[in-house]
Amino acid sequence: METRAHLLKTAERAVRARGFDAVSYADLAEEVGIRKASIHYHFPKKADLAEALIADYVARLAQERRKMAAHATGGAAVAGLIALYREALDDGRQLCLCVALAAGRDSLDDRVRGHLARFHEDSVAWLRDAFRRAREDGSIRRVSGPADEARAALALLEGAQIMARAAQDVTIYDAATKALRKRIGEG
Amino acid sequence: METRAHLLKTAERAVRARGFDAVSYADLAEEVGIRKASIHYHFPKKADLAEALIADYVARLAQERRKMAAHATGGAAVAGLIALYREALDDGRQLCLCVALAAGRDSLDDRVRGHLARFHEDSVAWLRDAFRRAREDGSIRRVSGPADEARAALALLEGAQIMARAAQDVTIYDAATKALRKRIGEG
DNA sequence: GTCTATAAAAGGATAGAC
DNA sequence: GTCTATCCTTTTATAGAC
Repeated sequence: METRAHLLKTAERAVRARGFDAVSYADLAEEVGIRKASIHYHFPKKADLAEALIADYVARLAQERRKMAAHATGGAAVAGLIALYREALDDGRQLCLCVALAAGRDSLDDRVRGHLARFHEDSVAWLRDAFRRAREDGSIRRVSGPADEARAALALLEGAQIMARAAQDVTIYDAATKALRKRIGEG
Repeated sequence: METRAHLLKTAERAVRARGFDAVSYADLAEEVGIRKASIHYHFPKKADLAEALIADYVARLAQERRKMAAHATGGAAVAGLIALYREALDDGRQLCLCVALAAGRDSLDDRVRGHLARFHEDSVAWLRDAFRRAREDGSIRRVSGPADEARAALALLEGAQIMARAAQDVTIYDAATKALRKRIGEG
C-alpha cells in the first residue's frame, strides 16, 4: 500500500480507539514501519493529518449512505445505518471518528470543525429523508417529525457507541438500539 | 476554597471542555494560582487526578438522581434528567465527564474504568425504575421494555450532548430530545 | 502545603543528505 | 520519499528548602 494511505488507515484506527491527542507520530511511525520525520512529508503538521483523516472519513461515509439509500424502504435504510454503526464499533474497540474528534480538544482546526459540521448535516439530512420515506411506505411505526426523528436517531447511535465502547461490550449497543429497531417493520 | 476542591472544580471544567489529555498540570496551576509542583502534593500522578474527578462526579450525579427520583411521576423524573443533561452542556461548551473520559485513551486506569462502569449501571437502573413507574402512572406514552428504554434514553442524552457540543449549539440537543420529551405527558 | 529547581522523557517539527 | 540528526517546547514527576 502507498505510505500515505497506510498512514491514514493506521491513524484512523488509532484515533478511533484512543483519541486524537493520545496518538503520536512516534506511534504511527512504529506501526507503519517508517521514521517519524518521514510522516511530516505526508502531513507537515498534525492538524493536516486530522483534516485528511476527517475528510477521508466523511467522504467514505457519504458513499456508504448513498449505497444504503437505495434500500427498498425507508425502514430498511435506517436499519442499514444502525448496522453500519454497529460494525464500526468493532466489538467495542472503536468509535465513529467524528465522535472521537468531537469529544477531544475544541480547538482542533476550523477545517476540521467544518468537516464535522458537514458530516452531521449530511447524516441528519439522509436520515430525515429515510424517515420521510418510511412514513410514506409504512416501514417504521409512529414516525413523528422526520427532522427530529433524524437528530434523535443519530444521537442514539453515537451515544450507544460510546456506552458500548466504555464497557467494551457490543451488546450494550444492541440493547440501546432495540426500541428503534423494533419500530421498523416490513412496510 | 480549599486547594484540593479548587483543583477538582477547575480540572473538571477543563476536562469536560477539552478532554483529559488536553489538560496539563501547568494549565491547572495557572488557573488555580499555585505552582504546578504543588498539584503533585494533592494528586501525585495524573491518574490519581482522573480517579478523584470521576469518583467525585459519579457521587454527585447519584445524589442529583436521588433528589429527582422523588418527582411525582416517572415521566417527571425522566424529564428532570433530560433537563439536567441540558444544563450540564453549558451552552455547548461541556460534556458529561464520563463521556469526555470514555472517549479518550482506553488505557486510563482500571479504577477509572470501574467508576465509569458503575456510573452507567446506576444511570440505567435509575432510568429503568423511572420508566417502570411511568408505565404504571401513565406519564410516558408507549413504554416498551423499561430496561431497553433506559439504555436508549441514556444513549440519546449522551449522543445529543456530543452533537450539540460539536456544533456549539444547544438547540441541537433540544431537537434530538424532542421526541422523547413529547412522549412525556401529565400521567 | 507550597515553593524553587531540576530531571527525564515525549511530542511536534525542521534541515539537509541520500 | 525516506533517512539521520537535531531543536525546541511541553509535560509529568521528583527532591529538598521553607
